[in-house]
Amino acid sequence: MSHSMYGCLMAVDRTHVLRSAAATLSVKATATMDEVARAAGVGRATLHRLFAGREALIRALEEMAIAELDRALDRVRLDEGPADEALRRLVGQVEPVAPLLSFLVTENQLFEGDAQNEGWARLDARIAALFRRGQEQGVFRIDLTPAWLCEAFYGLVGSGAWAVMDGRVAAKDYQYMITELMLGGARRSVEK
Amino acid sequence: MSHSMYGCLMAVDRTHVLRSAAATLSVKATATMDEVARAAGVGRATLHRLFAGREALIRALEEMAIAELDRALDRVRLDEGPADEALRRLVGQVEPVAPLLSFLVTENQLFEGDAQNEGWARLDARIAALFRRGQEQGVFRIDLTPAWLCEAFYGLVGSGAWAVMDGRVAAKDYQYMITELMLGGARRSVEK
DNA sequence: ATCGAATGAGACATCAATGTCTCATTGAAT
DNA sequence: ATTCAATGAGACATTGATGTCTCATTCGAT
Repeated sequence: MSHSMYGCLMAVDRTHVLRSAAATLSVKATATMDEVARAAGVGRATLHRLFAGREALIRALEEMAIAELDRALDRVRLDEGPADEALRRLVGQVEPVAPLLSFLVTENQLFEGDAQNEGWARLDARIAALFRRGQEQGVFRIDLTPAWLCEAFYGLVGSGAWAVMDGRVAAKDYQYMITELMLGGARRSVEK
Repeated sequence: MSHSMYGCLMAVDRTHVLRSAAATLSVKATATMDEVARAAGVGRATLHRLFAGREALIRALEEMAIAELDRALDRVRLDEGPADEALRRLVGQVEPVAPLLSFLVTENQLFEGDAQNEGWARLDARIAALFRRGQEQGVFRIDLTPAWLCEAFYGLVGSGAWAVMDGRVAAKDYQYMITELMLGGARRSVEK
């Protein structure tokens, strides 16, 4: 008698479905449960077996995004080296999650008073801490608050993801475009 | 016999309802037609008399936003003076429309192939032209494409609007935060 | 004060998506 | 080959929003 973790057959990989759902909903935020299921190559019934409902699916996506983002922040080692270089690394590591992140951000500003807020708050704090560190080290300007820089970071990451999807920006330029604008701004440096 | 423009009584001002709807939907993009009506102080029936349906309402909001944005761009006189100063003026003039703009942008990335696209394209072109002019005048860097700068502009305007609504940024700092980040970036200028 | 048009409230049908259920089929383990 | 759990397809009820309609009421014009 074989005993897998739960059942005997684990033909459909919950993680795979999750990732597929992330891709689908990132492109079309209002995609139907049916569309999500088809895109993942499973039936509606199975999708509902894996996730109690749309609500639960989005919660799971949040959980995944938060976890991946946390891991990305770990890899980046935000507290090592000059803050501007850390920001460069951050943008690079965040890129794969950017579309999903963008979806969840616009999704969450509806939920307003939601749960799982702790996770987002922690991520915000970690990123804001990077900007604060940069300010304390004299690398970043002090007239732009860490909270605003954090918010702007999300905005640019989202805009960048959309620009790449729309084909207005080449994928290979993603990291450069965002970090250069965020760090140096649009103005030519000479006359500053 | 008195003859107003259309009927005799124009008790409810279509424009007023439109503005109210803009405010309501900017805060909660999924607000019901009923919620929109209540918020505007009119009945559902009246709302449906003014706008054929939700679709038509959003089209009208688009039209209004495009018109207001066009007027804002006219006031700013994008082609006068240094490009960076023009951008400053632009951000200031765009602020009142920012929340609505943010709503419509996220709304439109669902419609994908929609009509009324001409209007948005024209606005994009006008704003991108500002950045191109700045590059040609040597005021803006040339390694960031006008298309990306335009996209980033939308992103920051939206992020700024949300940050103000959430109370993370003071309303009076809106213009400063956006223009400073967009023009100068987060890095301190000395060591550039 | 009277008239008439526009409004607001609500009833109603419609529609789309959701969530639940059943059941035949598949495919892996034995 | 047999077994059995999981899957996929589809039927079904439910829900929520939309759009249409009616009708009593209100408010401005006369």
